[in-house]
Amino acid sequence: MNPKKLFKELYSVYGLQNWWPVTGKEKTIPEYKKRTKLTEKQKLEICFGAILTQNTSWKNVEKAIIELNKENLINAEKIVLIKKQKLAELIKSVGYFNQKAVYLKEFCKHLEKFNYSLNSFFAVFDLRKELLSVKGIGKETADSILLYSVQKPFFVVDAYTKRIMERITGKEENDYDKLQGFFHSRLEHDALLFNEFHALFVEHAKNFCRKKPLCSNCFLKKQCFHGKQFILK
DNA sequence: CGCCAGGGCCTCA
DNA sequence: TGAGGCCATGGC
Repeated sequence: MNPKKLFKELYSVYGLQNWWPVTGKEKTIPEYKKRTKLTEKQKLEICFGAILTQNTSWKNVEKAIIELNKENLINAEKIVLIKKQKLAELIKSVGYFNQKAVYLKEFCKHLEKFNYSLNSFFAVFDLRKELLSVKGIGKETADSILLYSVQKPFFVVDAYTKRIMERITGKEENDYDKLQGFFHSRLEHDALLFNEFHALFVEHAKNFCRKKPLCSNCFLKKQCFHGKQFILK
């Protein structure tokens, strides 16, 4: 299995995914390699989104982010000060709102040490380790922040990635670090590549590689261990 | 009605 | 270190 080839096939079918951020998004971006610089506010919004989307559909997260933006709460200092109850109400649409209100506050409180400057926080030596020390940030959320907000090449492994890879290779691998290592060792460490790749996995999982997969119509079935059995002979 | 979504924490072996 | 319970809304 060649990951680069897989990327090209997915990209040729689904095209640019243009994930993140929600606010102030560019309307037309011709290629995945030409993405504009993010503002500090957009970077913070991405961090919030990474936390809010834990086990939650993105549609519900967008609603919450728009609500927060209306109140000018894409702002770490303000999140620290707002009442937990009030914050939970604003993000109600994401589900798990009591937990996630705490998680957002924990993250923003961590930024206090950096005078609420996301850019200085992002400059710490072992940022991944520090992100993981924040309550509410696990490996996937940390890597999402590192990839989409910090824009450093950390491959994000989610449930979709595991499922698609399990079906393609025919081997189950639940270890996050091993799965991430697979991509890190076989792809150039390019944040924009990892960015689009992860988004394309999500898109493919929604279109074909669902829990109940639609193998017979899937364009990857010839090279997929699980999909091969659905090729008509 | 059931199932699932761009997971993580806590507890208990 | 791994399995299981818990968190909870909204779309289909």
